[in-house]
This record gives sequence, structure tokens and C-alpha cells, in this order.
Amino acid sequence: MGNKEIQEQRMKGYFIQATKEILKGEGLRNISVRNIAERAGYSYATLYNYFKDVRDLIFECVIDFQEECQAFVISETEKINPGLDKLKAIAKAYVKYFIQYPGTFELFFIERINEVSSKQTTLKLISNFMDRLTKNEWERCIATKVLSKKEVEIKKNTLNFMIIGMLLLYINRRQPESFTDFSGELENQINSILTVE
Amino acid sequence: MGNKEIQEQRMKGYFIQATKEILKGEGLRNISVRNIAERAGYSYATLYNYFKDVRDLIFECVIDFQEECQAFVISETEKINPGLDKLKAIAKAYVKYFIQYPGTFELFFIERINEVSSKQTTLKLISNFMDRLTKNEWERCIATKVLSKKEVEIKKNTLNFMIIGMLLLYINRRQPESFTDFSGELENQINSILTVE
DNA sequence: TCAATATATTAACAATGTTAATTTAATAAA
DNA sequence: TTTATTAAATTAACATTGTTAATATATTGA
Repeated sequence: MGNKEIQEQRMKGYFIQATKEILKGEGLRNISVRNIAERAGYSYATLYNYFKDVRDLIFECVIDFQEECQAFVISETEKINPGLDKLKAIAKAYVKYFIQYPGTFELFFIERINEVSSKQTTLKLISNFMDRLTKNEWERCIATKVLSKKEVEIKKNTLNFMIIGMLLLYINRRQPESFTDFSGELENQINSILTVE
Repeated sequence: MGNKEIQEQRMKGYFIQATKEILKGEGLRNISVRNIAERAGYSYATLYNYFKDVRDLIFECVIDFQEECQAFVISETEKINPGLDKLKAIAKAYVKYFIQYPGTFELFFIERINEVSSKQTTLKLISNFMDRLTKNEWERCIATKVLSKKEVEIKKNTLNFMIIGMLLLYINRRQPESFTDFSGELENQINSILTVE
């Protein structure tokens, strides 16, 4: 990587860092080109030398947040025994991350994406995220005959959809009203999906 | 209702009608105050004589769309035998409506809501919608001992969350890429949640 | 018919994303 | 080292958004 590339990456990094800070703090609705640039210490127009548009910049944060979320999930679940219990723990940690930083949930699932197909990889990254986090544990469930391959295929998606639906309603529609209710329901749902008689 | 109220309701109706048309056609991102007003045949500022702001107007459409969706669901499922089968049919028709009019899904679940608590009733309306559509069938399942009260309590929510999650991913994240895949997965999910051995 | 009121429209503002024009900094050639 | 050329950053400007203020136009009641 030549000097030019290093410098360019560094500049992009400043803007990405600023964007991430705003997303984690004030959330998506408080973000603006001028806002980001000010925090990065540059003029708003400079941003356009490094990103096609502001959405491009915003979606570049996805990778970083996924890494952060993954690290969080791992650290929260490393002591749990493999298998169904670990699967449950991963699901809960995953939700916990988004509850702590609702801006990242908005970015991952709510923010409208450009029609351009250049974002295709980012889209894939988002939809496969939960799969990547849980892959090992599902495979273990199959290996230990706790679940069949077919069951896993279904339950994996049920869990994923259920979590995203719950988070959408809670973060975007304040339903249920209290976090206690939310947590209780989440527990119920996870247990219902991941409990085998 | 005096003349004043009739006229006021009529005026509101024009704007609501225009908003609904745009939502169903171009969707939420193509909506604007000037856009709505032009279609309603008034100046954009006139709108503010009848609605506090544009979000207020937009959320007034929720009731209408719910009625429309409910009518659609009923007409699509009236011939189905009561019980689990009907429950499945209702779920599918519900999804079908939102797939046909993605703008209404955006309105119901994605569009950011004002922080004002005046929208509280609308929020409740949205979160309880699926419950209202399926209430009778769930009760019948309990009455016919197909499901226990406890099972219903859980499955009702699983179904609701799963559907919203799936729709969010499909409408907002193009996942899965084809409608065929989406339909197949929906079928799988509904059957998995609503099938009792 | 004319004053008072209600209603609608145009003008204007602030905030947004984006691009054009301009200035400033870095680099290479003499 | 000085100067011409290129790259990078900034300011100015534009179009679009929601909203409010100022103005014009109907409507109503005496």
C-alpha cells in the first residue's frame, strides 16, 4: 500500500470514526454531513473526496460495528457450555448489544439503503451476521443429535426473524413499554424456540 | 357535527387521501409536504391548518390502511375452516398485503415516530393489529384444546415477531433476493410455528 | 354593502445533501 | 530555491425539505 492509499485510508477513518460516534451516541436521526465533518475536523465538502455520498459513509460503519458486536457476544458467552445454552446466550448478548446501541440496529436494519447494487455485499453481510455468530453452535447441536439438520434450518431463521421483529417493535415502536417486559418476553421466545423436549 | 366540523373533516380527508395514494404508489421516501398538497389540490401551507405537522398527517393514514388490510385478510380467508389452518391463512394474507403495498409496512413499522406521546394510541393500534386479526382463531384453538393458553401466549408473539422480522429483511434489505424464496421460507416458518404434533 | 373573521397562498427561513468555484497545500521541474 | 502543476480542502451556491410569517382572498354577519 503506497503513501497515497495509507493517507486516503486514514482520512476515511476519521470520517468513519466520527460517524460511528454519532451513531452510537445520538443515533441515526441526528446524523448529518456537516455534523460528521465537524466532528472529524474537516469541512463538509471534504467528505465527498473520500465517499460517494453520505450513505456510502454510513454503511461503511457496518463492518466495524459487526466486529464490535461479535467481540461483545464472544466475551459475554465464552464461559457458557456449548450447545443449546450457548445458543441462547449468544442470542441474548446479540440483542443486548443492539439495545445498548440502538443506532447500530437502525443502521443494520432500518436505514434505507441506496438502490445501487454496490451495497450488495454490505446487505449480505447484514443478513448473514446472526448466522456467522451462531454457526458453530448450530453445527454442534446437529453433531450431538440434539437437533436435526432440518430443525436447525428452520429454527435458525425463526430465531433470527423473531429477534429482529422484537427489536424493531421495541426500538422503533416502544412496544412493550418497559424494558423488563421486553426482557421477559425475549426470554420466553428464546426458550420456546430453543427448547427441545 | 356542525358545518365547521364537516368541512374540516372533508379537508383533512383530501390530504389523507393524497397521502395514502402516494404511500401506496411511490412509498414513503417519495412523500413530501408539497407533493401531498399538490395532489390534494391545495397549497402546501394549507396543510398546516389541518395537521400539526406532516408526520401527524402520515400517521392518520394508519387507521385507514388497517381497515383496508383487515378487509383484505377477511376476504382472503373467509372460506378457510376455523382453527390452525385459518390462522395460517390469516398470517399469509397479512404478509401478502404488506408485500403488495410496502409503503404501508414502512408506515406501520419503519417510519420514525414523533417523540410526542400523542401518537401513543397509534402505536398501540399498530402493535395490537395482528392480535386483533387473529384473536378469534387463537381462542378457538384454546377452546378446541389444540393449544394450551400458555402455548398460545408464546406462539402468538413468535408468529407476530417472525413475520415483522421477515418483512423487514425482505422489504428493507432485499433478503432473500427472490420472492419465491421469501414465500417458501414464510411457508416453512408459519408451518413450524403453527403445527402441533 | 361593508367590516370582521376565517381560510388559503405566496414569501421567507433554516436545515439538509450535493456540486461548482475558489483557495490553499503539496509536489515536481527548472 | 523558485516556480509551474497537481492534489486537496474550503467556501459559495443550489435544490429540496419542513415549517412559519406575511399577505391575499373568501366567507360571514351586521
